[in-house]
Amino acid sequence: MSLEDDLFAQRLRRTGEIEALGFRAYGQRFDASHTIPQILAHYGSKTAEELADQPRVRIAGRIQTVRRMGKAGFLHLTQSGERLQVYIRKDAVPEPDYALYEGFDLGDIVGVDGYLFRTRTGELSVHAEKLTFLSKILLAMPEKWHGLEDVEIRYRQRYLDLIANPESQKIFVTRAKIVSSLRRQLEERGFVEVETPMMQPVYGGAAARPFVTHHNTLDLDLYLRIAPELYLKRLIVGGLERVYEINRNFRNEGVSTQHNPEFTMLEFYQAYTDYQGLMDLTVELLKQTAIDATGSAVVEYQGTKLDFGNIRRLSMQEAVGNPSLRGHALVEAFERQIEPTLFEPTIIYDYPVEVSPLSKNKPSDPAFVERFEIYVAGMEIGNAYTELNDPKEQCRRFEYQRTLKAAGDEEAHQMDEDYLRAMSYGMPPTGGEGIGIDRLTMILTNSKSIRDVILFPLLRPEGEIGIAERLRGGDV
RNA sequence: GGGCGCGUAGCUCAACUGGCAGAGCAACUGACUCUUAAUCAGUAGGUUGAAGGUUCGAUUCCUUCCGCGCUCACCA
Repeated sequence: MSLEDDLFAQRLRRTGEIEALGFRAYGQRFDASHTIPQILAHYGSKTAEELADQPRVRIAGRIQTVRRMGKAGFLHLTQSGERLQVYIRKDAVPEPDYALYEGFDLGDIVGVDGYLFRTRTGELSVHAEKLTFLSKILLAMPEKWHGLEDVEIRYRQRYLDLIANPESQKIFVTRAKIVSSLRRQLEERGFVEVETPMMQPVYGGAAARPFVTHHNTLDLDLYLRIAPELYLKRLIVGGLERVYEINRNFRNEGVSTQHNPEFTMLEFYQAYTDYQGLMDLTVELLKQTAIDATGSAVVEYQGTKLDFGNIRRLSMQEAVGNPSLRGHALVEAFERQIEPTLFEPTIIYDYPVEVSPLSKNKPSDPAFVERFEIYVAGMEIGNAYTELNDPKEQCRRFEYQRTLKAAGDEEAHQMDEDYLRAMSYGMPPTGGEGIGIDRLTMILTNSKSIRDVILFPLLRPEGEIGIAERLRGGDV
């Protein structure tokens, strides 16, 4: 029997001991008076004298450390990455409560009733008067000092990462702030949040290979969307003049530190504007999002300061420094020579029409389209353009994509007649933009890999885990 | 998909050129009523990712496979 099995069996037995003491190994509702962060916020700066009236508290959390000293002891409870010490004396709690405490394992979830005081060394602590058992841990916690380093376990068992590494919790809290900041800013400007199909009979709006699935009753192959773009623009035709969606896209392509097969995109469309209007909006959105997420428009990423309050704007030809380059050659030169060097937040505008099947031509030079992308830390984090709203031109673009597809380009855009029909009812001049939420979160949380900002990134499934057998073993 | 690298106790890591697989934390037993990486004394814990090969002898060298990371290609 391995040590882990041994430990597991031992703790399964301990659930019986907990119940023999009159507690529940898996407890019930527990109404705390405060969360641990609340206690630290309200009482963290109070002196021992100010706590002389012994403020009563009722708290719950996971046991992070235990220090036993015969007939008394200390433990730390954690909640939301913050911790509070509890002091337990044999003569200050009921007898069964002390026996319960003696059997605590690191990682158990417990409740404590008591009063606040400061220890001799000055640490704010709860003097326990009553304990409640809430949930028994059966497996071993990661090491308390080094935390959990193994990236594979961190991604596969994210809950362990969140328990052991408070920085990881912070990343996902920041991610939530980024999303809510963008929602708030868009709603302040009159944008309406919508949801469009994830399963689409025709995929479009980006150049990528899709995932395919099947609906049984309709006997219909469907694609998981690679982008919501064409549906959002149908809504613009319908008169929802400012719409946005924050949701998942699925692309059946490589996995890397910057790519996950499912990823989150903000797309928004605004009627009667163009890409210049979107550039101004983008600059405002990104600056405010950086402030809301990190407290500052200047963000440090991998040792370099990035100023979201000062976003450069360069045309692609200016960036490459060669006004004679056009078409695919220009894009290749840009992607090879310039893109990796764009560390400071930068807007690159005016793309060749060949790589932009849904963007509107520049009136002054139809070989280019009114399109820009946002680059930060060498990564593309956004893509925007004045939407092509001429159905005849759109039809020609689809035909061109069809020839690319026939020539073997798997990612060429599909012909979408339903979309052409919608556009034929008249689409107002419109600007549209997509921002990659995962990559933006990487930048604003100083994360090197996209897997660090996605709670459950895609990994190959692991083999047999064997926990069911061990849990059955506890019944014998 | 290609290249490079990694996989040792539950966790964090050692093990020189191929020569007895180790430490800290966690666990178990005992002592301890203000500790905080508690301390002190003791105990237990290993199919070295898997399978095969070379060798007197393999964690170490070779082959295949599995998983993960980095990177190139593709892509956002």
